[in-house]
Amino acid sequence: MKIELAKDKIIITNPQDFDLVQTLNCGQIFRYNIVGDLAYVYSMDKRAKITFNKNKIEILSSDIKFFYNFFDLDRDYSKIKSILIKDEFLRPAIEYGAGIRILNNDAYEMLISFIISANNNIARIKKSIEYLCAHFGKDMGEYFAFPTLNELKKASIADFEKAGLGYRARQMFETVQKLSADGIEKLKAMNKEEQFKFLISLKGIGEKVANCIMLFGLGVKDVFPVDTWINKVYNDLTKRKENDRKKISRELVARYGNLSGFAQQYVFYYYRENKIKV
DNA sequence: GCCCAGGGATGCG
DNA sequence: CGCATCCATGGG
Repeated sequence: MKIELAKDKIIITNPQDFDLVQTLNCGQIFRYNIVGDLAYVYSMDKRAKITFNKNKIEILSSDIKFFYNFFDLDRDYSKIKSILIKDEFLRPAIEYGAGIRILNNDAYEMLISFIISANNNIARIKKSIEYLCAHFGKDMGEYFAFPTLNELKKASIADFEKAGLGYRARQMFETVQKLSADGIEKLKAMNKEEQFKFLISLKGIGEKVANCIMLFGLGVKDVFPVDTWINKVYNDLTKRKENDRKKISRELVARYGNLSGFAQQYVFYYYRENKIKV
């Protein structure tokens, strides 16, 4: 895999550690679209236009440095996979999703997005987020930006209900009103334990959602979000009937350490994509 | 028409 | 702490 960074584009040739479709479809991002060999990817008010095929990925953006970091291009995924693949439970998942990368997305956007994700399905999560962008985000001409915190503070509970948030509308309203831009900046500077405590103190954020925000928005890799899929797979593979997700998460972090977040994405993508009931 | 979704809040012991 | 119950809504 070769990465060339120019002023307004990134060219990646022989991308054996980067499959764009896998990276976008593995459930870590809700704002993107793929049409044939062309994709658009969004983060806050930024957009990248990406053309791709088996041998080459070309990323275009007016903020190319942002997307270089966004796609985690400084990290050696071959090394990560070579370590994790020794684990028999992970091998098939890694072989299947070998091109997954963990994105470095915006912390605030992840916070809002994953509140919506709770007990919800991905298709509807995307719709709700699109609604919020279209109604409260800045019109960028060809697309709408993710609403800033101050923009989202103008939304009422009824607005969030119209966005399809259901019973999460009330939680979202309360959290948005409570949050401040300064609070988000402080969150970024906290250590792992402080971040977790702060996040779960907010309405609509429990252990799993907090872990997702930390993994996808705060660069914390030693977390293992346990959702219904991971819970199912865990029980199938270990032949147990454990439904204490907190306990499962603790056990998996102890097992995979700083590679937990990567392991989690490979497993989630593989089993969800194939709807495997082992 | 039914089951489920990248769970969380609340109340109870 | 652990556990049970409730929760809006629409995707498949």
